[in-house]
Amino acid sequence: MRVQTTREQIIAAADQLFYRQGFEQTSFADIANAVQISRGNFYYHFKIKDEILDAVLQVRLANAQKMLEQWESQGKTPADRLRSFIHILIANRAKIKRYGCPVGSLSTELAKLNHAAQDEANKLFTLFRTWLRRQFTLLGRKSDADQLAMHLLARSQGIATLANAFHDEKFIRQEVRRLDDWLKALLPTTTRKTG
Amino acid sequence: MRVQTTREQIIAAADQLFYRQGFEQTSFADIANAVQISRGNFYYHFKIKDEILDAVLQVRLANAQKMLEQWESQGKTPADRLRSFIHILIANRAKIKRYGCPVGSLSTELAKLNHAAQDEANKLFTLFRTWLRRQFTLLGRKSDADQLAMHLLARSQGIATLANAFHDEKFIRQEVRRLDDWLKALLPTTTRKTG
DNA sequence: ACAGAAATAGGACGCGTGTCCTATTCTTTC
DNA sequence: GAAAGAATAGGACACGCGTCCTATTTCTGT
Repeated sequence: MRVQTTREQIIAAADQLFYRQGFEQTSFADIANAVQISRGNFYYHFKIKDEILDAVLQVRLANAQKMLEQWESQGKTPADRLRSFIHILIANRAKIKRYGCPVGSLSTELAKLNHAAQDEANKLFTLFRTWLRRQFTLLGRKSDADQLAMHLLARSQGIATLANAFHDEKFIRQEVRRLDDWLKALLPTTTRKTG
Repeated sequence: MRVQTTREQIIAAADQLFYRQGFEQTSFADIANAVQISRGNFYYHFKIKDEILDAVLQVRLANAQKMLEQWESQGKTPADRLRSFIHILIANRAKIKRYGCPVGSLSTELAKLNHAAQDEANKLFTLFRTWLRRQFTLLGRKSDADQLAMHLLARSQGIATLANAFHDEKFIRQEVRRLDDWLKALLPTTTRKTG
């Protein structure tokens, strides 16, 4: 069984804390305490705070990439894959209700801080955007694939923000149903017989 | 001509700074500096930071209320009024691109801080939600008026978040067009002749 | 004009922060 | 098993923060 290195533990703890408390609100002491190491040891691994943020972003990017690849290989049709995306809202509904969207809330925070890592954080959005665009293109929506991708991203963001504000999981289900319907209406109506 | 009191100046400056930098990231010194007063004077008006946050929230609530009442009296039909709501995205597009939605980004931040004023901040959402619900009810959508109100709120939030992340004003216009279409499709098709 | 209140200025304090440093312990390598 | 380097501990530092205090100036009512 693979043992996590201290560095990996730090990144994992920071990942969690950044999500739950935000980046600025999370101190070195918080992270060190979560991993049960001294601040001195922490400093050995990460000299400045931006380094740990960057490391967290790289991990998140890698994980998102992995997830997208999995959806890509598992979903038989682009519609199936788009449904995979839509339904992470359901899968993560409890966390979203409590902490919002990990991508969106960090992006919002870094924008307000005018932080140098803004662009890096937004690569997460771009990753999803590109992947969604490809799915819509495969659906035959060549001309407006990017618009549809952005639309779906925005819908997801809004759902997360409001579910968080109102502490309402039911709203997530409600809106996912709407997204499912929206996607269904978008699918090309095959004139060919299916039977 | 009405002269702003120091207290009002402080609140106005704090309002701006909270929007641009976030609440936590804005210090007493920042606000005092913006109004060109000493920290001691600031303290005379607001003892603790939560007080200034609360004052800003009250002002924002009052302003929002005023705006909604204006839309209510100016818009002839509920559809007109809903369009007024949708088109603030256009009117505020430059600020949204730079700083996101003032309601949503504060709500997101306070949620992460687990701040006591969370509920007060969310009253802004509720204000809009209630108003939108009434408009949809007047449109004849009695049973799903609240769902539609929440849906429209969420769409707006998502648009603001992504426009901010991607620094893209054009996306706002794109999505507003979609919202206009969505609203049009929602309107009851009158069987009565109009001519 | 003057007393009392309101408003303003500016410094003091304690705390938590990111950062940095040095000493000690553990692990690897020959 | 000793030397070398990696890893860990824990304290020191300067800074900015929210908060608080006291002195001074300005305003107000009679």
